Amino acid sequence: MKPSQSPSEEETAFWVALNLAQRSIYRSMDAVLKAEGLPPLRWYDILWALERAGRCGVRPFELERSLLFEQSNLSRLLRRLVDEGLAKEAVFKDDRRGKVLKLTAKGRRIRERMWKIYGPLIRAHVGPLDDAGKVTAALRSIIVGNGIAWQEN
Amino acid sequence: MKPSQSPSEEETAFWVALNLAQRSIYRSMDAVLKAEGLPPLRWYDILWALERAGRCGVRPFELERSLLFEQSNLSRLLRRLVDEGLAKEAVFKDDRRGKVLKLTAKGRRIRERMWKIYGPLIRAHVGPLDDAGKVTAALRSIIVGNGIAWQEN
DNA sequence: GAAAGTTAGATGAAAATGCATCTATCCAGT
DNA sequence: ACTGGATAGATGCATTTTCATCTAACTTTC
Repeated sequence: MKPSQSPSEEETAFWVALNLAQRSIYRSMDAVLKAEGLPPLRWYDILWALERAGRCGVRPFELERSLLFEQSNLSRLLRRLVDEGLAKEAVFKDDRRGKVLKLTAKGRRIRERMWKIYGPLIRAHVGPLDDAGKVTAALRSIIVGNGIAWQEN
Repeated sequence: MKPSQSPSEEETAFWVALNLAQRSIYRSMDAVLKAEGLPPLRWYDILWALERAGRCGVRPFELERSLLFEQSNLSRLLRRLVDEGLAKEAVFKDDRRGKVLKLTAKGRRIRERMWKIYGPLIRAHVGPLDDAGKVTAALRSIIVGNGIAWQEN
């Protein structure tokens, strides 16, 4: 374990910027969705993951890891999704502790409606980037370095 | 108002990465601070802002804007800081609705102790960036575009 | 200078989040 | 097959965050 070192001005500035940018964009997006009567942004991540998984479905613990949910938080969130008919769950045959979640038709419709709003918001907030590719690569290296799965697609 | 457009793959990837990176780093830093018996990361932002402001102090609504706090949340947070003796507050003479906050000696000590942990964590998580400057510039453009004040220093 | 509108900040109630713990299963070593 | 440990997920409880609203002070307009 090498000795702890202080960050450079540049590194600190980056970290501060990362936080401010994320927070401000996230909040304003979430506000727009709410104003449209749609579910909060965090639901979108789940719905989209379910949609990509298709008919095989997804295990909660996978979502927990790839989307960085708190386990207890995710557990309740998933129940709400099921209660509202956006997802359905089934016992996972190979491991009876677990379950599998799949998107319902309603869930798909809601996700699409969300994307109609969410997509353009991403473009609006992030679009002005001159070199998104390079920046993303930098962020991705952080993410991978933290052991988070990265969807190349 | 020009028509809403969908984001490119690249823009979306950037936004996803921004979220994951921020969340994962933030959580792990916060966990370390807690393990050391220190206040949560969000307090640091306030303490540091107070320290930079020096003896003139800071108005809560300024913190609200520059650090992106929810007003009601900040209000309670500040009371806790005062209760724990990390900050002291005074009525703001020129506008008797408002108040001014200043750091106490204890507050300064705590901030320093936090920085001993926090600084190296920034370095550890962010340090590996090859080109932090470029990335920061990109993020800063977003932040400024969202109307948030940016501390050049 | 009175009325109408704004802004700073506080606060009750609701919602979200996090923490600790629990149960049920699964897996590994013996 | 049995025991000890790990893992998936749920849930009670505490804390944090948000939402809506309130009060008091300031500002603007007429």
